[in-house]
Amino acid sequence: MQIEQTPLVRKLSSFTRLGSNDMTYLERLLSHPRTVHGHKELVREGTSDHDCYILLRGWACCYKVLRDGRRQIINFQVSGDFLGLRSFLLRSWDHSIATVTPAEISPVSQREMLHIIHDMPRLGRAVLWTVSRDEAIVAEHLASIGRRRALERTAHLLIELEERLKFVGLNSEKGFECPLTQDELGDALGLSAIHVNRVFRQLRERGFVSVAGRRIVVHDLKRLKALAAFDEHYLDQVAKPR
Amino acid sequence: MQIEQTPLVRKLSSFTRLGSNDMTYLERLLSHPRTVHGHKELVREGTSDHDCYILLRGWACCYKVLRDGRRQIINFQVSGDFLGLRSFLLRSWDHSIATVTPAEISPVSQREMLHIIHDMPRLGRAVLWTVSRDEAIVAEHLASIGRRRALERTAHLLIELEERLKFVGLNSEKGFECPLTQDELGDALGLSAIHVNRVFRQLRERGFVSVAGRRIVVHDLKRLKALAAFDEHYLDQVAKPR
DNA sequence: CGAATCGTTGAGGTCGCTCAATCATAGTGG
DNA sequence: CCACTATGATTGAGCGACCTCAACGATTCG
Repeated sequence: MQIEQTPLVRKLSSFTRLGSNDMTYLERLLSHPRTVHGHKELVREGTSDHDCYILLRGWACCYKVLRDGRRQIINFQVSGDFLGLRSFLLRSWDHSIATVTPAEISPVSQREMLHIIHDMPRLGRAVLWTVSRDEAIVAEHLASIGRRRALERTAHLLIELEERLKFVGLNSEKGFECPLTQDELGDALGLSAIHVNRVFRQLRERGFVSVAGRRIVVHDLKRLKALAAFDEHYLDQVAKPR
Repeated sequence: MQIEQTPLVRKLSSFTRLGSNDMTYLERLLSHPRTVHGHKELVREGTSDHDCYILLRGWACCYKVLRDGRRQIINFQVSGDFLGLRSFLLRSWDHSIATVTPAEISPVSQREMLHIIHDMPRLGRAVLWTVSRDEAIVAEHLASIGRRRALERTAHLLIELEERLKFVGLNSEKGFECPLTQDELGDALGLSAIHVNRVFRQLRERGFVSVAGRRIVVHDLKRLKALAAFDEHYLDQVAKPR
């Protein structure tokens, strides 16, 4: 794939026009990706190695596990997203990271990351922007879990994923490939998997979505957005770089 | 107050030893604080001016308001914390910010912030560290709201606030001054104010804390931490700079 | 003293949980 | 090819955590 067409560069370019030196740098950075299986833990909370990753292909998630085993997924990552960037300066990981599907990842050391931020103005700023954006997404999840009920909350997450995938060119007309199990959705939504199932039934019966294997088909995005009171501005994804 | 004794510098110095140029810079940056009333909105979600602030004294919070008026507080800020740093590169604010108590704040423009990050290695890195730390706190809140029940969740927040205040030298033995109403606590915890009240009653009746006006007295921090399964490592606050 | 704000308590309802069972699908080894 | 197993989806029954509504008490402040 041309570097310009990769999800990461599409995303970063929406924020700022990258220079050719940025492109060259990224091309090198992404040139030797590692392939990993699905459901492989990449980072364990509490450890203190300090690489982060760029996810080139596949899905991942970051999460916390409470002492009694309850799990909360903080966020999902898709192609073009960073893994672990949020806490790359902490002395030890505050969360774990795992793949959801088989994936390709490129490690980025803390040193490299600091180099990018300090010495590559455009790319560095774009990277910091993605940090801000990821944070905005987490904050929205917090609002969702704290203040929305299961139905709107679930709808909200589905729309978010659809929009994020669209942003990097990975959804098709009306819906997207979603590899998440109801268990994983539950852990992200603060619900039991069983209740996720019931919510999905409602969304199905009321004609909002249908599910065919891994594929989630959204029948009427506008109506679904109304149901979830979805306001996309937190994703900060607009067509053109400023 | 000597600049070395300000909460901000105490906090940053725990991460890295700041140079005298950093100190001078901060001294200038903090030299003309603005005084604002309590419950004053500083930033409204959706707007796009781009200053952030350093909170010198008082409490603040950042929050989101859903269309129907439900509110979710994302995090509280105390002396030495940044306001709005998390999303200073987004095109429009993804959340609102307001004071909780009367406060002193020093504005920091986006330009200044980028200058610090790009051109002042130690201070810049320390600032990025606080971003990571703030994010870790938000992630912990997410886990709390998603996966802990009201009692442990409330206890967890109280301990967090106590620890954060201790970190910047603002708590006294056994407890801290807490200006939050039960309404505000509810909005932070994803609970109704009424339920916060009932939870506090339980914490009182079971001998964990007592409340005297604005003051929250923690009787047995160790027992309270056990109740909340509190693991402080997410706060990344240790005594010495590395 | 009246108004406003905040805290407290009760009654009753509901959203989402747990437990348990069943079904569907895919992979695996004999 | 076919039991066998593992994983995930689905559904029902019953329960409990937390909510809403309503009322009242305490404190502060103009």
